[in-house]
Amino acid sequence: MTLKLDKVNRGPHLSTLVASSISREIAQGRLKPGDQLPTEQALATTFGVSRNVVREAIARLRSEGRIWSQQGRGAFVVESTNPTVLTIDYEALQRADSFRNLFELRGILEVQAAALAAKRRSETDLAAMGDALAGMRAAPYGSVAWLRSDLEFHRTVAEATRNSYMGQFLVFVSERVRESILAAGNQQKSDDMARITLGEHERILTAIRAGDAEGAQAAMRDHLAGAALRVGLHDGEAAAEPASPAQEVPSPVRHSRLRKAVRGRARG
Amino acid sequence: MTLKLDKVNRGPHLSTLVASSISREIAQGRLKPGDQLPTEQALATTFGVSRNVVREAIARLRSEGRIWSQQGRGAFVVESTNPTVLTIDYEALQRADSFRNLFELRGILEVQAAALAAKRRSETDLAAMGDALAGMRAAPYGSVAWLRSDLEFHRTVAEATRNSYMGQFLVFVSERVRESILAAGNQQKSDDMARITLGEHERILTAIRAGDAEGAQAAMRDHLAGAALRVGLHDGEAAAEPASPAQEVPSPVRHSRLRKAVRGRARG
DNA sequence: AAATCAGGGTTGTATGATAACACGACAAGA
DNA sequence: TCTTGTCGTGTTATCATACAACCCTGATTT
Repeated sequence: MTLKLDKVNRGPHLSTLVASSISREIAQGRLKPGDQLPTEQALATTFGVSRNVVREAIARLRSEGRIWSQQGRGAFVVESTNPTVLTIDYEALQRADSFRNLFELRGILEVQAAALAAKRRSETDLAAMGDALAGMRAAPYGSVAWLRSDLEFHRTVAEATRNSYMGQFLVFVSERVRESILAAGNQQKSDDMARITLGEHERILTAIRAGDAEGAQAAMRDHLAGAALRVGLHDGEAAAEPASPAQEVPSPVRHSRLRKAVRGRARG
Repeated sequence: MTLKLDKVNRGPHLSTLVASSISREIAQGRLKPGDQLPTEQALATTFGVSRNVVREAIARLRSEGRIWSQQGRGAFVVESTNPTVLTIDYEALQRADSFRNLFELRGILEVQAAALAAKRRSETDLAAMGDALAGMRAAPYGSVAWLRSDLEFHRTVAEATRNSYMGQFLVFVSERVRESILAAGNQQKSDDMARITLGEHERILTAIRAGDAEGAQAAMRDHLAGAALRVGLHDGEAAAEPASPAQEVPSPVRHSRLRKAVRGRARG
């Protein structure tokens, strides 16, 4: 009975085809950066579709940053070929130093986000944070529900900054960090930890509620330091304080042989 | 009359606004994965735009992988797939508030990067920063060479943090900010500015060379505040202080009548 | 020479219509 | 009862046309 019947693979929309065609023209150099595209009407007739379809295709390319258009003038191929996406190599994260770096970056963002949140949070933000904390209290430490509430708390803080990019970046980084932690899968759980972690979160919320930016920063910093320990990262300083007095690394690229330094990351 | 200088307020297309709105609904959980979106007609009337605009918006969201649509059925929020790439919507950046947010994020990263760099920089880092500054001194303010040296300086600072992700993110964000500034193309240039900007950079380098984290932070903060002004962003606070007291937007779809809000865009 | 204005060309938006498709309801046939 | 065919409704996909806003250019006027 289980006929394969794979997905009604309906052909892509016309606008997609048109977008691909134009994209190909650009990729193959027939349309160079700075060049002006034919008019929408011209494209419509050459492709044999309506101007509407062409517009959807162009809207797409525009959102991808490949072309740029101005009313009354036309559409142009954008100059810079700078990457418009940022990716984090999953494998690289398995390396201890990479993980530590990402954790540090996350810390910076979280700490500053906490400060901003303390200044800009609304009542609904506070309520949402409270809810998230309640969720953590109700769930057993380390459970799925607990993790979700934890994540939710941090997400809410990010949202309270009223800066969408802050939220976007923070969620992105946090997700990568969390994945990596789960993949390593070495967490010891205890009731003490639940209590401690919860306490850290409560301090954060208290400071944010009070509008105390410095306090929120400090509380978040402490929280992350604690989290670092719980994850097996020594030196809570990852989030803030630097440590070594700038050891010299004279030559530029010198990361050879990192590999073995990694093997025993995680663990304790 | 001259005084073009109206913010970075380049008018985004209606489709961009609509796409952002829907995007926000999804991000904030009011539209959950698997949910069906309202019909195009319904969206058109609630947003107060034509169905065409809605379609362009949906086409974008579809190309971004956020929603999925099928003829005869409707459009649906795609099942949550952990994004493995981070993208910045090029068009959304044309909106002044988005730009300001990204600028703020950049500020946070730069300031913290300066602090880390002060603690971790090597001699070669310092030399590279010095070279970049020399390049700025040699080139006329605002020229291509000047901009390249400027970028190079900041890149070097990021590198001195010894945190590759910091560099990656910072470069990514800075590039977007820079592109947006160039696109707006409203900068006044003067010799004073060259001197001032150069001075700001020199202060940063001095502090980093001295290993003074707080000083580097402060210098970088000043620099960014100055840059914000030069770009037409009032309130250097973009890098630190908050602004509005978080207005509420409680109910889900309530964007009726975007129309008039848009009418008098651009121009002044 | 400079400012103003008119016109054409182009993108942005609105509107209505048609075709293709999904889905449920309902009735006819087994 | 179960299957099948048909139909009507709702939705997306596409088309076609019209108008508004805008840029650019060139002629006209000052």
